[in-house]
Amino acid sequence: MSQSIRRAIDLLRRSAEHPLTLTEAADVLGVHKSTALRILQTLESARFVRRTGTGTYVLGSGLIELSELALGSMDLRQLAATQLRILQRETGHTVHLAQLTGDEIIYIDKVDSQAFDAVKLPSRVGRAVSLYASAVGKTILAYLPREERDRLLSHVVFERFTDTTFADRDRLEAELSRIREHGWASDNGEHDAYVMCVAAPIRDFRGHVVAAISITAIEVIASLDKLKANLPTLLETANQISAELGYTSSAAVTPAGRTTAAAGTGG
Amino acid sequence: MSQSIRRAIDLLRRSAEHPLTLTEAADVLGVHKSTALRILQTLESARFVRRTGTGTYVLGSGLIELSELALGSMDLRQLAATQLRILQRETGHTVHLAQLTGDEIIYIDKVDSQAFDAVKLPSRVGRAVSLYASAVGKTILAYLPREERDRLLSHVVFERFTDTTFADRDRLEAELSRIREHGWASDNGEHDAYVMCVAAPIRDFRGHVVAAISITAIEVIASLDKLKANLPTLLETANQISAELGYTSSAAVTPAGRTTAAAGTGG
DNA sequence: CGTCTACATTGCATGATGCGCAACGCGGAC
DNA sequence: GTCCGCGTTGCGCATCATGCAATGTAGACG
Repeated sequence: MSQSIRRAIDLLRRSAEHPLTLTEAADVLGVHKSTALRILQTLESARFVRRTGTGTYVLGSGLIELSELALGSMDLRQLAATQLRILQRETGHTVHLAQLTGDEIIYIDKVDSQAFDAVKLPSRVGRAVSLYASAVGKTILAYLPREERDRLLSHVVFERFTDTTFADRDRLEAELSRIREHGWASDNGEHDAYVMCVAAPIRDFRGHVVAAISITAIEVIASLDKLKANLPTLLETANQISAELGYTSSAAVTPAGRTTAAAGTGG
Repeated sequence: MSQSIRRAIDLLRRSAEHPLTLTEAADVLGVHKSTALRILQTLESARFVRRTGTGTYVLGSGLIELSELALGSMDLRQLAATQLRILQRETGHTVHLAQLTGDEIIYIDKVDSQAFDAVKLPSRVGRAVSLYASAVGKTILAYLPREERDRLLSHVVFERFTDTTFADRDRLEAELSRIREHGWASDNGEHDAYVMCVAAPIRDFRGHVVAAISITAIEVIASLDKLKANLPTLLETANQISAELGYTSSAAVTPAGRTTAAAGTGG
């Protein structure tokens, strides 16, 4: 593990939070100022950080560009963008799109509500979602093959964030089978007591659930019951996005009956 | 300039373009595989890259999260977000917001048109805009103080991208004064022959132009004249955003007459 | 107006750190 | 079953990043 790279990353993290002076940067790393300077100069040459007029360092456009490139290559995001925005307009609430990538589920898009609650939501594009204490997380978990779910949850230490958190594996599994019965999930303030969600799964052409969309509001704006009133719209949107991914409803019920793709893994 | 950090950045750039295998990574840097491995492992531990199922490396969520954090802290983006989306809906074309940050002008937001041309546009959030061959770039340049403009253009080597490019300083200055007269700028395929834009300036509370918005289309969708038909809407949106930044029209015409802020730099 | 302090920057000698090498492990192809 | 390409590990060496001390710079204060 390269020391200087790790230090560079630390500085990026810090400078994302607030502008860093050189002395601060050196203190944060516990190194000499000249060392911090050299790291920052290297980052600056790649436009990963930028010097402000006052001499402090902030995140630069090079990093932002890189990130947009990565997000842009996520097909699902492109494909769902319009639908998400329509859903936001129709429901009036904040809309999220979360995707399973590797060992984690991350938000890959977010359409803010015009209401004042938008800023209060802790979600952010690129951030990992709690697997077991969020509507999108539970939705994706619910439809994953058992072994895959085991793999994702193996590293997880359950934590009871609020009264309603499903904070152990058994209770979570019960919730997940309930989700499979209904075809949607809710989040009754399970991570943050005042944040309510309902979510629905997105399926790819094989019928596998690869993502989920949700609508979210803080409780003072809309109770969970009020959000549930939007379920038909939410489910319809999810189905439309699934359809664009090549999903046909027949694929789910009778996976063996697919015309193309031999496969058979599902058997 | 730290060698390993520079190498790490190179790998990030490459992995943003397409998934990297370890051997590729080593070849790209011209180093031994073990060296490349160590760098990638360090990046992976910060979730800047992620290993796919096939063992290749792609950009990770850690980087995306950082970038969103930086973008989120840009007040202007927050403030203008709603207006931009309304403008997109009303005009039907792709809308950009570009801001002067440091020595460059970068796109800080983009609202894609629903039309099929969206994907063909080369613009991307975080990317630097050509100063002299784009409507937003020229708009901001036009209203910058002379010395500031000199500073920005001092590093620039003019290049004639297309027939219509203003490819030397004199012709550019003439164009800029035309922009100041009209109060808006156009881009008649000056960077990419088939891309048309019109742009308008955004002013802060002091009356300084700090950003610009534009509407864009490829020529087969809308000619430059058709875009110009949207100028009233564009200018109105720009003014509304300026107003949210605290700009009052009196500030521009009689900068000395401001009630607050002693200043006097303009005198 | 001069001094002081706090901060950024440069050059250089030192050794910790990142490096290439070679050996090993592994899985897929033929 | 053997071969080949790829990823991984351990290790000794030299390089490259480091800390130090000196210098430069700008604002604060008397």
